[in-house]
Amino acid sequence: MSLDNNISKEIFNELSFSNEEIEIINAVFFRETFKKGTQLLKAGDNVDRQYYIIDGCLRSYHIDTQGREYTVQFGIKDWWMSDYTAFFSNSKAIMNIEVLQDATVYRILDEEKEYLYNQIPKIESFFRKKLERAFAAFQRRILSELSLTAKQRYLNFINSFPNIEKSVKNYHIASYLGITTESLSRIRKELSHK
Amino acid sequence: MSLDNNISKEIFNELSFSNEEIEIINAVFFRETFKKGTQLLKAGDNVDRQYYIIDGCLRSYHIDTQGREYTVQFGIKDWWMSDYTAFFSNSKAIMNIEVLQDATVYRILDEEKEYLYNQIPKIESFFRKKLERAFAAFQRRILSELSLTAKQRYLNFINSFPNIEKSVKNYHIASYLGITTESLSRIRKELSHK
DNA sequence: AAAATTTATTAACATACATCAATTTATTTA
DNA sequence: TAAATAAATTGATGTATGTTAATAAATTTT
Repeated sequence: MSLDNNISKEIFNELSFSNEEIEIINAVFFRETFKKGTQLLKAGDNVDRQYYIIDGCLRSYHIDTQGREYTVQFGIKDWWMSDYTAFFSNSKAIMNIEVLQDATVYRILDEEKEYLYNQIPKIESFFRKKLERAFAAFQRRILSELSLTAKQRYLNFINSFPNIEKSVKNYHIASYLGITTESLSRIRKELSHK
Repeated sequence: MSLDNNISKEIFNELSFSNEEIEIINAVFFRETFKKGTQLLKAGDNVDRQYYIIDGCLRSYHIDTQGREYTVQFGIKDWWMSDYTAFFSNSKAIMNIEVLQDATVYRILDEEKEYLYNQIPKIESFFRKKLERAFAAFQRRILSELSLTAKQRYLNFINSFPNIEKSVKNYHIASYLGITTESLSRIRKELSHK
């Protein structure tokens, strides 16, 4: 087969496609690489695309009126990244997305995603299931924000993202946990004593 | 037409179906009514069903090891209710679901939902879009837990659920906001002075 | 390698919210 | 309607985490 089916393999490893389907997939996904520090989305932008991460590390975060940052998500291999609050409602971004470690991603545009779902329904199923898992993860996160102390949330975090500490700064982690970098520092000190 | 298409109308109002499709829908959704106080799900149960709310009010909540309750979701008209953390992974419930106001729901079983999606792909699209909206709402909630004070979250809450205060107790709201009932009481007092 | 910059730590003090205990108000039951 | 129960409020005090400011450590740039 002469067609390039790398994309379909990288994103949909367990699914198999016809040549026509692979052509469609190749046409809607665009491979991009970004350097550490690149800003992929800024609050206020129109959100018309999503990124599927092949390699590297991204984060999405919100900046409040006082300039404080809140990390909503770290994006690593096989995760999707976008400002979902805006993406699903076609409004302006309230999130920022930045590259924490040099990244390779596949980008898909909003309008092409709906086209893709119509052309290849099993891809809609595939993403629906991914979304269900992400939804459940968010529900667990809400619960942990409601019920756990900062220390417990930090321990959960390093459990859930065992290798991420090399890619992200402590203040990124603090902003994900909803605490200050000083508080995280105290927690880390306390844990190192044990 | 002799077929009962109430269910399809109540749940999928904007979609239209063939007679065969309506038969399938009628076969997988089961209408139930529950009295206030009924426990629809207990932590530890197998989660094999979801509820679509036609009328009334439900809530899902988690109880931690110290017996404290955390409300993850209030369910009102046109919302789905389940323990999604368990539902999407076929594990035991960590949530409880209770009826706060006499409720009418449509129940669908896990296995029948996949069957339904296969038989009627546009229903999969329909639910996928609902899930996307719910996902975005959860993302906003995570953000508000990270960045807002209890008072601000309370104001957001009464804004988002303008009529819910009649259906739920203050301690339900407190457990949704992640604060104690005493703190909520103080916040309410402060707001009433203005 | 030195200098410059960014990130992490530490300390003193402030504050939002929790905890515990008592009391008042509202709702349900008899 | 009275009694019983559940829910909400209030006050005194405690604690986790925030704030501000200084310093130390790590990383990047020259």
